[in-house]
Amino acid sequence: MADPTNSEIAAAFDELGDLYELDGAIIHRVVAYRNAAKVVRDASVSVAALTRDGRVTELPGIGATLETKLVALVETGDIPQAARLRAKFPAGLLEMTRLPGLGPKRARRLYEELGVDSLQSLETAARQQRIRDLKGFGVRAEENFLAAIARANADAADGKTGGRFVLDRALAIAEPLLELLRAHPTSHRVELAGSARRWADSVKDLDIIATADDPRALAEALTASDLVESIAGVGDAGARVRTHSGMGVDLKVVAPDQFGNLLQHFSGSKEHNMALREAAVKRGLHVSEYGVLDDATGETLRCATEQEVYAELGYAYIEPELRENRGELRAALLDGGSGLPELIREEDVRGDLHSHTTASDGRNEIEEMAEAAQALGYEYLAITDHSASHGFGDEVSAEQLEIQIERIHAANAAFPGIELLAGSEVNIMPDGSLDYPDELLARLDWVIASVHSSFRIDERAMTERVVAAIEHPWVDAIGHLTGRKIEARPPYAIDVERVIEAAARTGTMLEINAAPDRRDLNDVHARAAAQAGVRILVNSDAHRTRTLASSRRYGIATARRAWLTAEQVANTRGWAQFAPLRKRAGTVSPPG
DNA sequence: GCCGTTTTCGGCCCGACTGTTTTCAGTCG
Repeated sequence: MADPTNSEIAAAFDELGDLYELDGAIIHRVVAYRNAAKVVRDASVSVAALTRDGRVTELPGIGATLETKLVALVETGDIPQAARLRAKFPAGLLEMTRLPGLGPKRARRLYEELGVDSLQSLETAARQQRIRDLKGFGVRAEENFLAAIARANADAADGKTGGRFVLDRALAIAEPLLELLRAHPTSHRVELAGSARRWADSVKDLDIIATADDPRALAEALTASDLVESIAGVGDAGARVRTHSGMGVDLKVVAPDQFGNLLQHFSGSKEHNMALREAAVKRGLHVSEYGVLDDATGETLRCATEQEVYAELGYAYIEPELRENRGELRAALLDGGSGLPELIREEDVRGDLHSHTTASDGRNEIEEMAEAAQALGYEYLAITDHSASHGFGDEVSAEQLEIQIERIHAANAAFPGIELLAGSEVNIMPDGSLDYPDELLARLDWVIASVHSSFRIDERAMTERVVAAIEHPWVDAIGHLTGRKIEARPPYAIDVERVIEAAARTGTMLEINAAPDRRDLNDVHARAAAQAGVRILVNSDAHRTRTLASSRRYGIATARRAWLTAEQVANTRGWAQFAPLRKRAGTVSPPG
């Protein structure tokens, strides 16, 4: 049997946590499963393989008991306790607990006292007014259940999954709103909070924290924006609105001396804040959005800035991108610790190694892309159109590539300020071969290889396919390794750990594709790759001049979430330093 | 069920909101 993937293991832990919760287990046990699910989901290595090696308890949050369950899952495909509890509680019960406002305690009572075991029977019971007679339930409960079921059905009919927005769409809403609020005469400080501030892949809604002389006036300014479709509430504390694109926006106007506490609290992540607070409690300090309560003095310290919040708790300032409880608290301890990295910034980027032109599916000519790159101050730009098997009418035959090489070299001569690399984004075929002859690949200045077809082959085959490309002497880098499209398409099955090992061994670079719906490598993989010594690239994959600039910040955000410094990203180097890092630079050219 | 610069046992973040309550449990973020 094939090993379960990390996401399958995580799903099994989440399910078991839910089942234990229904079964009435103490909440800390349930939380332990949910925490373990998250650790597994974020792990950069195969948890099944770690389990086989007897090393899985090295992961934080996995102890002896969970190890036993993992062994069962890996060896038999299921966890016995989960099978037992599934027999005890109908599947519909878990579905019921996903309704907002209905949790495990009350779902279980509905099941035991009324026999309600699905959304359908819940709806029926509510309509028949049988729920209101239960102790602790009332008429309102029936109304709320019916409304929640109706909303869930409507969302399902609309094809809404989680209602999450890819970050670029979210920022396209957030940025004009921030501008509007900052320009308002009554406002002083206006900051984006929440997962958008942490540059997460996607966000559910927007949180904005502000201070103002006239809070209500600022709140009303938000509600008056023409982006706003409806107003859920407005007052002295702020406003809650929904935009025409369906994005919820929550503005909180707070006292200036608590701005730091509230911004820190609402920036999250939940995991970061929980770990922060837990550590604080051990020192007699209690952190909330309103301040830091000191047991010793009984005083609550209010902080106007986040820097003060972290300093009060004994930490250096932690950049929002790092606040995921992935070791940042330990690193930020002011007394000792290894220290936080100096994170890469957008302005560190000196070149781009992945771009398209009209030769394949891009919208601009070589010269237009060169001008756009120069405008960004770049020293080099690789033109990497798709290769011979790309299809969709966007393929570039070997003969066409020969012409394209000439055109790029001619353009290079015409643009003395920038190095234009004749490159290609070569398809990695299902068998691991490339779709140009080696002699042609050898004549290029740069080759990035990517998977664009046959996504559904199994993990072993996909891994061997990509490793074969990594071992190819003319492949300088691998593009968008996992093929994911955020909120649209899951990554394909591939053993990233083995890919990283092969890339480190051969000196092949791995790309963080900066397209906002890709960001692939993701943060966890990029961090693991850099730690293994792999050189990382942040590439736009631009298909037009505009995205050469506009995508970059999403790639940099992923690099920062991966704890990367400028040093660890190869294209922060000038051309003279970058050129010899290409794999081909150290390779003897084959004859011919 | 995990974990250890007060612990190998006894802790395990903090507050808001809701609906059903006469002081709180459940749920959520």
